[in-house]
Parts: sequence; C-alpha cells; structure tokens
Amino acid sequence: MAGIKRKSAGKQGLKLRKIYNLLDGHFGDLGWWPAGSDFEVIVGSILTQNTAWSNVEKAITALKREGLLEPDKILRMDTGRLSRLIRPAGYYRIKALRLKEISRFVMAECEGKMRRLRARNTEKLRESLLAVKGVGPETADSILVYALEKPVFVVDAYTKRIFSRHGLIQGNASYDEVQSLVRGHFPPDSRILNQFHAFLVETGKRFCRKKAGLCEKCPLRHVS
DNA sequence: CACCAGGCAAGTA
DNA sequence: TACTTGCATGGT
Repeated sequence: MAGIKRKSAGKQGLKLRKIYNLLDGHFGDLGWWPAGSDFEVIVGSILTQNTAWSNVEKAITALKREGLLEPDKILRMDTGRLSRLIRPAGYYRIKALRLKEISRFVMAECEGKMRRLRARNTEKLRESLLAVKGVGPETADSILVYALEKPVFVVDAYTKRIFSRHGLIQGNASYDEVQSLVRGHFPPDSRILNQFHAFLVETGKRFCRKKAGLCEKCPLRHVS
C-alpha cells in the first residue's frame, strides 16, 4: 500500500465526516433535547418511542403542570392517572408502565439524583438500562448521551434511512452495526455524537421523509 | 381515507 | 436468528 491511512480514513469514514460537516454548516449548534432536568430527558425518551415529538410535548407539559415530573412521584402515583396525563403521546397504557419501570430504576440506582450516574461506567450503565422493561437500545443510548453526557451515538429510524440512501449501510443493518460504524470514525465526544444524531433527525424530518424522494434542498443532496 | 411519527417486547418458526 | 404483531394518539 502506497499511502499511510489514519484509522478513520477510508471511503466510509470520509463520507461520514462529510455528512457531519455539511449538516454542521447547515444547522449550526442545535442545542438539542432541551429539557428542564435530566429526568425530563428520560421521560421524553420513553414517550417519544415511535411517536411524533409534538405529541410528547403535550404529555410532558401535562406532567409538569401537575408537578409530577419527578421519579418518586411517578413511582407513587396512580397508574390510571399517569396514563391519562400522557395520553396525547400514544401507547399511553404501556408507556405509563414503562415510566414506572424507569422511575423505579432511577430511585434504586441513585435515589433520584441523576447526576450521581454520570460517574458510573458507561458500558455497565447501558447494560443496566437495557435490563429495564421498556428500555431498548435507542432509549438507553438517548439517556446516556442526552441526560448523562456519555460519548454514545444514538441510532434511530432516520439514521438508518439516511445512511442507507447514501450507501453507507444495507437497509436491514442492525442497530449495533450502525452504531459501530459511527464509533469507528468519530471521536468519543458526547457533544459531537449528540449533535450528529440531532442533525440526522432534523435532516430526516425536513428532507428525507419516507414518501418524498430526495429533496432538492437537502444539505446532503451532493453526497453520492 | 391512508400513512407516518426520534421503539419495544413477546410470540412464532 | 429473523420475522410478525400489538400498542394509540395526532398531524398531513
């Protein structure tokens, strides 16, 4: 081989970085996942499962209005009342149970003091989160990066759609495959990985919907 | 009317 | 391991 390649070089790495840079130039700092508390991020991560964020906001607003956006209160409150409050977010019966489960986890792990979790080992924390009923890989990783500032990349439906349309992955690639791809080409920096996921979701929402073909205005329109 | 939205768990083969 | 199904509201 004639040239020396850095670990992150190669076709895929270059394309991934190009995508990141184009989106960075287009969106700038998104300041994503705005929330009043770490626990609010957790609640949002459960409620947004297969659900439009606009519907999640209504549910979170209702919980805030009642002063119930705290793990100990959710754990103790009546499940029927909880499900009624979060009804706009859809799947309200199962999500009420999932909020109870994650609240139980938070109380058991850190007595409701989320900041204590930041000192814990990322991999072990991820395993613990995945053991909670209702927390899958995307929800666990969202909590890790957006609530706890861990250097983790979140894979979601938009990520797969965009990467697939740009030939970076197969359409049926697994969650771990996509995550590993990014991990291999980006520094373990929570701010960058946080931003990258946010960029991809915003791009997906605006320019890469299922029905509409590639949009003329997509910042990625010139990426092969 | 049909389709989609920042998934997950449980069941089946 | 690789599908399939139920869960449910609100916007386009």
